[in-house]
Amino acid sequence: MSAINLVAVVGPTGSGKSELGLQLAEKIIERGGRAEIINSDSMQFYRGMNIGTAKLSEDDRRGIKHHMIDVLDIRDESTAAEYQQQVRPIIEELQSQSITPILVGGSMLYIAAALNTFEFPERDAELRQQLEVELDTHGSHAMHRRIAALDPIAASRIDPENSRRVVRALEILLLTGEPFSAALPEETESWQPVLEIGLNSDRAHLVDRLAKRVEDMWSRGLVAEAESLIGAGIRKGKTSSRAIGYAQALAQVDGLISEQEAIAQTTQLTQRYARRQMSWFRRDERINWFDYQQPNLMEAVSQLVSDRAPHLFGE
RNA sequence: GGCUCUGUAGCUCAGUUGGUAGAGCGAACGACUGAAAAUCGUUAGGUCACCGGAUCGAUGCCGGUCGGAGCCA
Repeated sequence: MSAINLVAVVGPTGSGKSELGLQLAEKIIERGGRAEIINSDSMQFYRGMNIGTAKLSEDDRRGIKHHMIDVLDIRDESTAAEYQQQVRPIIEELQSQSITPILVGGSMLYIAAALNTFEFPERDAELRQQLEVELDTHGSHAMHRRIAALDPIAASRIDPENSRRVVRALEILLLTGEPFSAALPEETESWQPVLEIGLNSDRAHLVDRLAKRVEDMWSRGLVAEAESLIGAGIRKGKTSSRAIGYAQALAQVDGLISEQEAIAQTTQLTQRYARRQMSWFRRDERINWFDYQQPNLMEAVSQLVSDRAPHLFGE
């Protein structure tokens, strides 16, 4: 087995991934190595979205270089497939310079796209458009029957109600002429050996922490930030417009909901998001889990690195 | 003080012409391969405010108690 030269820090939102990533990078540097951070948070790609995405400011990065932050205009669409195309060259470039890349973020599919060996089947805007129309006129169940005729296995794995997945599966079937199910490997394979570090704690504690975090975002001016992004087109951004917190802040600006309601809704969505993140990450057996509350967290993580990838510490 | 309305799942509410109840949201869990901070699925929650009466049988009918809302005084 080849040596691990790639680290990823994952976990639900608000679990302290950014800070741990920094500490880990600092530790590697302290031991005479080099390390840089690569963002895997789909909303931190956007320039101008800072408070609501808990993006580290330049100062907060403590001199550690961060990649894939502020790389998109707020109107740009972001996709996991594009991310995969962009991140891998960065990872390989850093590795070629003996710099350890540390992926930090909680966007599940983006991390999977970077870390796992799968390729996204192609896509076609025109066909997609047609399928969206078909969805409106005939509904997802009829489309699901089309999938069943072409690829029974894929059909059995996709819920007929899940129109998002139905449309995409049909798009792939029509475009590639191959079963969608064939593209899905039985087991996830690592693209490269990777040391995955997961951060989480007991649910009740995280719930509490996230509620405070949302309050904090409001007191630090999320509403003003969101309002300032209107001119830049945040309402039109396919991806950015659905960022948790921003949609609610804008509704508050528009007078549709009160500040109290905006905060309550954002908190709820954040909690739900954290839950979905965990249900995704729990499946990844590579992840080494740590409780973010444990007092000697960095020591424990360092121990893991020493055990599994000692060369990163010059050991 | 009088009159009217009202009390059903954590929340907002349906409902049963009397045979012990549902939805949406929330919650827990799960799925997930080009919008993933998306999309979808499963499950668990109720002495139907409390006490009494009539009835084979009450959440539903009758009486009372307590709580809430409105109107009048």
